[in-house]
Amino acid sequence: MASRPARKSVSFDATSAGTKTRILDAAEALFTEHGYEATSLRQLTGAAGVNLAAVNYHFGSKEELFQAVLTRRLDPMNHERIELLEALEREAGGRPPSCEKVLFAMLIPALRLARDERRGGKNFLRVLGRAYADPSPFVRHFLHQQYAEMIARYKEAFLRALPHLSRQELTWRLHFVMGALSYSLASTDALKQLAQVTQADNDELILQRLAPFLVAGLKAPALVDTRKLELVSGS
Amino acid sequence: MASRPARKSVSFDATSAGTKTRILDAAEALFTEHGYEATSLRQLTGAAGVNLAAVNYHFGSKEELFQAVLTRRLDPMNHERIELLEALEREAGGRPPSCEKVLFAMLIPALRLARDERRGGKNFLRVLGRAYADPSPFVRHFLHQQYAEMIARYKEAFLRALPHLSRQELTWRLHFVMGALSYSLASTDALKQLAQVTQADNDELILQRLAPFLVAGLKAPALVDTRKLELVSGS
DNA sequence: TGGAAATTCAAACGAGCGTTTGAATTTTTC
DNA sequence: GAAAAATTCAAACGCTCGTTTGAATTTCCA
Repeated sequence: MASRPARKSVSFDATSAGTKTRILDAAEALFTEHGYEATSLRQLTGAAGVNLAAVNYHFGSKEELFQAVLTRRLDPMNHERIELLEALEREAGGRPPSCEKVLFAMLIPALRLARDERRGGKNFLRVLGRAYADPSPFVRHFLHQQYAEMIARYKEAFLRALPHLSRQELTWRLHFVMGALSYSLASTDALKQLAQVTQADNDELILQRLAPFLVAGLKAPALVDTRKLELVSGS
Repeated sequence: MASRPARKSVSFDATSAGTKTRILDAAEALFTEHGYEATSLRQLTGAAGVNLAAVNYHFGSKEELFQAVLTRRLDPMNHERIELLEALEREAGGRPPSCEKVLFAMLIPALRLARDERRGGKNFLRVLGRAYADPSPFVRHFLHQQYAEMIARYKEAFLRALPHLSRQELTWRLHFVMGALSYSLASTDALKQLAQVTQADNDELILQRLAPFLVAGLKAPALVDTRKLELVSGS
């Protein structure tokens, strides 16, 4: 029996890369369809056409496979987001780029990912959207790690573009932005059905509809009067 | 051995209600913390202080328990939403109520639920937020059933309040609204960490911050120019 | 081309799962 | 207060899970 290759020194030669990629692709599809917990390694390896033990050999465990599924797409996407933002800031000289432009820089890499079927397309975004709501500590820690830098950079950019918002207020609004985005992209067919969305709408159209909604929300004045809430609730 | 009581004719006498309620409370808490799939009936009945077989005796199966957990809170909340909307429309006579008022009527029952610890409080809203993203067919079908009427009524109300939006456009915006709402309320520490939100923020504050964001988004003009997207992405 | 390393494979392991069983117990009902 | 119904209980069933094993096979490289 051979020892498992050391964690980070695995060379991507043809065979192992073939097997690893087939596993990653099958995992992406099945995690989308059934969720992480509900997908067994037996279905997964069956769908990938590889031996059951291949997952543990190549990835170590099911958890590490899940992280690998996320990393493969998230890492390039968030790097692209940061690069776009930097390009925007270079272009603008010392002036802060507009809220719209910053938001678009954030959305476009997600859109590109959704468009590119060779990079996983819509499947992956649904896995990601689901992962946001996952309570497992390892998922939460992993996502935090993956997103921390990107979010921090964008928060600074938005703060400059929206000087009327406090840092705390903006933190919340970014929270809402990520919520609407992930929910839209992750939404299952059932929810689209619930919303009576026609199948003709693709992800590109979703983002084109999402953008004006989010821009308007980001630019909105800071706080609503509490008494308005009470007025209605008192009926 | 006794037969299981008929599904709908179960009388809520003191003992069975006590056991059923303890199971529901424990399920609500554990589904929040670990998710549906990752919560075993053995932890659940252990936490509730009841026998393992009690879940199957009182609810039939784990799936039916999950539905019961959701129904206990969702049913009153969505009825309250519909009643608030009807009160609003009666008040306004033939005139359509404003977008703000309709949105508040939708948010307030959720806020009340979050406030009322005796009705489950924040725990339940997190279960719900997670359920939105659940891929299981039975969860999706159940939620569709629970929400269909409420969503349909609000869609008509928003259509009248926002005449510049097509039905399809509004469908999407309601989708975004539900996304931002459920995501905010369901968010586990991961995203709160991500957004560096202080723990002092409670759910009431979330909704007060969410409302102006959503109102602005709902009122926004319809579609962004596609070329704007291309302009930035071409960098 | 031959030996070492990497990979694949069938099989099994132990554990935990949701559910069922039938007897013991409690509660209800007359 | 006894018969009946409802509920609780400990135990077990059958199954699937993620993981491990060690031999068989393939790939790599000197």
